[in-house]
Amino acid sequence: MSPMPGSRPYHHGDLRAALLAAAESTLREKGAGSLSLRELAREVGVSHAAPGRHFKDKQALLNALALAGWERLGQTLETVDDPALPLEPRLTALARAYLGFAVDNAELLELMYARKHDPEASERMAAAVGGLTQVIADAQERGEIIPGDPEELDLLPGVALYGMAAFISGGMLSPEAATASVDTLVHHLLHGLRPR
Amino acid sequence: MSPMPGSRPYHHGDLRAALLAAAESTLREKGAGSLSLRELAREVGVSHAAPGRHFKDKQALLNALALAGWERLGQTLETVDDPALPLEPRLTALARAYLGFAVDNAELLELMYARKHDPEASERMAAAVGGLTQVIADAQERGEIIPGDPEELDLLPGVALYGMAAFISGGMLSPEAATASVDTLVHHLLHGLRPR
DNA sequence: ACCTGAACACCGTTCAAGT
DNA sequence: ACCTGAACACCGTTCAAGT
Repeated sequence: MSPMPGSRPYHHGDLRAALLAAAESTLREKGAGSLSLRELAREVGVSHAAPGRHFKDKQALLNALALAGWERLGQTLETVDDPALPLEPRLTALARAYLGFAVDNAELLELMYARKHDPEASERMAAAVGGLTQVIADAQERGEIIPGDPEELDLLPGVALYGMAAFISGGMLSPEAATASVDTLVHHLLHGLRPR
Repeated sequence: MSPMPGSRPYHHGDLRAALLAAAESTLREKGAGSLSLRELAREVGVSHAAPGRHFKDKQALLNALALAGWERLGQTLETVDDPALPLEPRLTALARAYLGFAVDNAELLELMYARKHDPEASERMAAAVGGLTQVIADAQERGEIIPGDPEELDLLPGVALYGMAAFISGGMLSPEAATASVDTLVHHLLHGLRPR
């Protein structure tokens, strides 16, 4: 299906995928700010109007990128999660995986969170966050977590992990400092900052 | 040194301030995405090149906006902080004030965090965050917080508050839900999610 | 000193026309 | 079906010229 090397076929073949791949590498190298449809088209070797055939507009391409990101993150977390583990090691493993993703895909993660108004992306986001919800629910059932409204209990881990990922994306926290602090953070989350 | 208001009787008297004011209201009404220097100039009734006299480029205007935001937030937190209070009420009051700011200035706060690479804004940010550091340090001295590296102890409250503000800006958390949950969040922060 | 108007090099998006 | 090229309405930034 791929054309002869050096030839420039009129039809690209898989322009959509090529655009997404180019977009993700630009995102990683130069940040979301310097993502332009026209430049993407140039990189891929196609006219500036061609992307319009596959993405309604720039937003749609961004949404597709975010969607794929949520899918990848969700799968990663699912793979890592071990429901048989006690609460603290289970949550620590998930937190490590999440922050690992944040370190490796800082710009993408930022974009993923920014696409929260896209219904499809929101769904994947909810699914990823839902994993956390499940961990809390399981732990509560086992008496490893205080009783109370699950939504209220999910909030702290949710915002803490989100915040930490954002600190990484934003350069307020180095990847090294982040990975060095995850375990302690999870511990504080569960045990509190007050003396017991 | 910025010029005294009124000392320059031309058009708006102080184009710089007028541009910043227009920018902040556009930010509030239409979001950061639709902030254009040319439109700002139009709103203020000046040529599209005029803003260039007061801001080196668009980034500089954004930085100035963020800087003012950090200043306002810092002052608010300083006003609210009462070092005489025990840890939990003290931290709760600060958290409420911070989230109140996040609710009232969602787009601005997003921009404030995005400007973290501007040295001046970073300084104001550090100052605002430093308030939190002080609270933890004071509490540790009084034995209200477990011993340990202050940086490690600051991290959880820092990322949690940041994350919550981001949830508000991003619409993942309604202002009502946020204000209803602050106190509980702070409580969980201090007491942990595990049964004691 | 402060501002304008024109100019330049970009954008995203649309659409008739080509393949 | 897929892509091109031209066109349109925007940008940010610069700079000679005006007042």
